[in-house]
Amino acid sequence: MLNFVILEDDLIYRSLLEMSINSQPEWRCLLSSSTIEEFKSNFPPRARVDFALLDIELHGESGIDAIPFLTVHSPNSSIVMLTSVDERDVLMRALNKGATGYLLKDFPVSTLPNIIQTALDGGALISPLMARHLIDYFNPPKRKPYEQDILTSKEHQVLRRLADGKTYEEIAMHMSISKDGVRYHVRNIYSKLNVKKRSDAVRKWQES
Amino acid sequence: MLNFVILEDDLIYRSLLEMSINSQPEWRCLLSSSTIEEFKSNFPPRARVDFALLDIELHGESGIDAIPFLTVHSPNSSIVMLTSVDERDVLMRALNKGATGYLLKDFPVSTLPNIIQTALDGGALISPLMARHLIDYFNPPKRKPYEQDILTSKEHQVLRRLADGKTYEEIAMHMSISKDGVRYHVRNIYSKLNVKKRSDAVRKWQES
DNA sequence: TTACTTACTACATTTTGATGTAGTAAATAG
DNA sequence: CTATTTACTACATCAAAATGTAGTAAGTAA
Repeated sequence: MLNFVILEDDLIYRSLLEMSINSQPEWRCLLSSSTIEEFKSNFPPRARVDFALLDIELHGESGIDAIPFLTVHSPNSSIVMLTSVDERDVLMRALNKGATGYLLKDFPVSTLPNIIQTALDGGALISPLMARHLIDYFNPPKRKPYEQDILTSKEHQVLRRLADGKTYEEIAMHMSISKDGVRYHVRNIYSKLNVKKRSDAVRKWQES
Repeated sequence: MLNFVILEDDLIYRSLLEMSINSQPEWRCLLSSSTIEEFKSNFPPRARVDFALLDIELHGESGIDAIPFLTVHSPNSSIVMLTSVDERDVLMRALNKGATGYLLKDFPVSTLPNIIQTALDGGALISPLMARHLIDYFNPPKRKPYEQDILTSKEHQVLRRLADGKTYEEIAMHMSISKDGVRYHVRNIYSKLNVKKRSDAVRKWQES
């Protein structure tokens, strides 16, 4: 017997999932909820949950935030994000929180049982597109001439400290230049990266 | 037209691969070798290679050592390890050298074209068992129980948008509350997380 | 009922961040 | 040698963030 729980706010998609699971002889769905609140309060107390299917794009919240609860209340279940979000950051955040699978909703729901079988055979539940993000992570950075070498050494120093959340004054002290010198570099960094604020610059830098 | 090159010392398996590739209308195998030496010297000089299929267990050498040659002579080709080695270290070493795929020889060779199609669609060529190694790499070794539940649901919503670099006003609009309402939440978040600014809060959250 | 907490709104102040303009010494290019 | 570019300093302005204090309506607890 395999036990499933579902967190998904699209009621139509949710019932498709339920139907697909319940169509299998030894599988059943113990719980399906639309919000994290509901999910937590209705979670079957001492049940052995094998698979948790969590949507990421809930209304106003993210299924990723349900992972800690699951790892506490059902430490041995497979936590599978089931989403249409194709963003490396989101994938990474989910994995770092403890997700053990990440499926894009680009497959016919009727094939879910076959996909789940992969996990039962010891494999990971991950869409090829997402697996590519993981591989990219390990691949040596390819020389992107522009954007990699576009910033000067000092601009890099500043950007690194910006990413670290330092104030201009702190950066100025560390670099032994004036606060206006830092401003000067920040301006150049922003214009080179085509952004308008710190957070965007940091993101661009982290992505490169 | 898709061009393939093969490095594989098992002659039977190699011819199976060739047959499978050549069975496709627009695919062809430009080269297949048994040793790295042979592979390098017979490599088609200025051909566009789409896929390189490299065996790892060559006698006396490893297909991984052919990767640097490929990244120089054919920078845009997909480098797919095709092996029976199920070891995380070997997988990691291949990826760090630039491999873009890692397939265990546990599938019928006749399905190779279908698998390759995955890459053409933007996905990674990786066996589920290997993908699990990657996910294990990112999964936290252990979970700190509850730390998540310190913050309320709305505080989470705010924090996620803070992490996203949104301004208070943008957050307020999205959440249909006033700018001061956002301030209120931000204050509570900072005090709960024991931080004094956005960047620190974001970091704490990402680490949890 | 009363007291207390929760989830805000409202306003004020200070600090930090973003952007513009101007000026300067030193190095470099023509 | 002169002109320009580079790497800043200096000042000014406005927006956004951080922090403090006060007040309120709705719900809860005693």
